[in-house]
Amino acid sequence: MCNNAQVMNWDDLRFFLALCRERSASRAGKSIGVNHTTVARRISALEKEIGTRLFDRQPNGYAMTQAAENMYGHALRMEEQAQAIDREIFGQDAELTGLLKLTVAHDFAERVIVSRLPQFQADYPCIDLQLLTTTGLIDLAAREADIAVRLTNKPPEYLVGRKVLPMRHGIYGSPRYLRSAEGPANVILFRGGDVQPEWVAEHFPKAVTALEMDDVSTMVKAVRNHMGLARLPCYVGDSEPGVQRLDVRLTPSTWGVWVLSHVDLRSTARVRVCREFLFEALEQQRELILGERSSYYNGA
Amino acid sequence: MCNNAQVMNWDDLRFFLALCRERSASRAGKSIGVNHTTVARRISALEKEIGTRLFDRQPNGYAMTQAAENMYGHALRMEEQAQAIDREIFGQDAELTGLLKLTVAHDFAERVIVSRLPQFQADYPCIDLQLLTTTGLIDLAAREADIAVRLTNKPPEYLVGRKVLPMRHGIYGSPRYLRSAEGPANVILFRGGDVQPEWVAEHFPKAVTALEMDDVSTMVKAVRNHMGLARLPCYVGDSEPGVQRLDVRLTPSTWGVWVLSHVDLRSTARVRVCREFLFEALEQQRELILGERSSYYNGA
DNA sequence: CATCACCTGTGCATTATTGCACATATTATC
DNA sequence: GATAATATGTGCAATAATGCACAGGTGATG
Repeated sequence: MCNNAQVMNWDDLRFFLALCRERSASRAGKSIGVNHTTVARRISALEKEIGTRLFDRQPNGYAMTQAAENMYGHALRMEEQAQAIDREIFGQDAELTGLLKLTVAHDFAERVIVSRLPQFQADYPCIDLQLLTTTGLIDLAAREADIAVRLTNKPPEYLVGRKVLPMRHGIYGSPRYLRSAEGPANVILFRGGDVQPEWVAEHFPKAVTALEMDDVSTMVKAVRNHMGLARLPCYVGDSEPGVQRLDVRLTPSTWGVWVLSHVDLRSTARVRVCREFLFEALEQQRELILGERSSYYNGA
Repeated sequence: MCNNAQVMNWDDLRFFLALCRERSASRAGKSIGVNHTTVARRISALEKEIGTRLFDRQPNGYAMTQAAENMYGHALRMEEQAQAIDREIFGQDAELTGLLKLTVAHDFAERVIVSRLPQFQADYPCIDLQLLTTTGLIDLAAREADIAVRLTNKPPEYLVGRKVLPMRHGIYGSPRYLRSAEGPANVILFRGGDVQPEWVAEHFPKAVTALEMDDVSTMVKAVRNHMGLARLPCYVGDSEPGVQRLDVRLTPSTWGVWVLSHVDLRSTARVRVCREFLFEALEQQRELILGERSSYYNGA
């Protein structure tokens, strides 16, 4: 059978998707790792081939036409299949060589994980480990990363893994702040909390909010700079010089430290050894994570 | 967000599919319209990029590996989406220009349709009509053809269209055979019928099977060459010189002449005008198709 | 208003891809 | 056994695709 049906270049659809998402040839090019002029040319070629304009060119980017809108869902489903193929291939890989991508929240990476990586490298010299600590979303289905260390109370259902350790928090302040404090306490809160957090209501009912922040690494810096008290993960507070913990009881967090990967990659040798390595590394940091070696403020 | 996930060239998957189907680079190349060396190179490139062998090379072709088997379904689903995009684009085309592919069984094309096409060309000079009369399967979902004239009793559910006329059959023989016939009749049957057809049982119970064939065009040639009687569509028997019809009653066929196209193409201007043209062309040939101008054998 | 950051698009040199001609091997046919 | 048909694969020239440098435009900021 001879199939002479008209065919477009399927790879142009990859460019099409990137442009739909980014709405600019420049950003799309960065997204998929090509020059922006290549994006523009591939889209023009696609438009010419199918005889339909897909984007309106504007000074600040590209706007999808209705034809592009109609195509988008189909292209997206092609991508899903391409990603499934990727995972299929990678998932059967029994080699302890090649690229492996690990994503960890940056503050956890800095304080808990990075010090363990030289050991992983020594154990598996042929694995090219890439550590991704961006604060943005990482898509494991798209294999932007192969393993994630996540601090969460509920991991996504499409990932498999386990909770290695629970997270523990403490109230931390600088010794100088704690010595000089009089009157209502200054508290440093996580941004987005409209209501007063439980720990404030229970232990510091008269507190004044000094600062709201959205990142624990910057919060601990503010604590260290005598701005007030903050509820922090123990791995943060106990690894920061110039900060001490208060001996107050807190309701334990439901959050935990999870090691996760995509179910399709469970047979990949690299993923397996890295996962096991992480289990052990986290266990070795158990006391830090659980706050069992906190330095408590004792009034001096 | 920067997406640095590993990417393969999606278009290579088109080559992959062709090779899975054809099992030879030569045939796959013909199938998708490229040189066989291009197929081989693209597959080698894909294998290199994903680090997995997909095919075993053999003297008479390529054999899929397990990895290729695992990929096949995903690639097939990508193709379905690409085809849907194709129909999406084509389906919105309001122009009376460009390519239009019409598929008709070859004997019906020769006897009923071809004589009408000059008129279509005069009416729509900018439409590039391609007539496909291959006896193989034509996939309208893949836009191997845009319109089909089909002789059937039950068209596929994914196509839309209408039955323009019923099919009518007659019993035909050559005048010479009919004049000289003595004793049991020789009958020429359609291949595959284990049991005696109804028309034979009813009108020629003592008949001898002279020949079994699988194509009405060759059957009518055998009839013309005095080999016996055959039940033929009227448009075949009545358009063949040297053949006459017997005046015997037959159970009317449930088959009909259908004009069909894919539902996605209902808005395409070219498809619409061609469909309407076919309705009219078939109506103009009504007497031929319904056997209303048969030349009956009268004993002379 | 000037500057900067970001955008799209053009031209050119470099790199990658493709078709063609050819070689070799295998199988089927006479 | 000779021939024809079909297969995979290599080398080379022609063609296509790509990145880079540059140009011009727009909007935000100081």
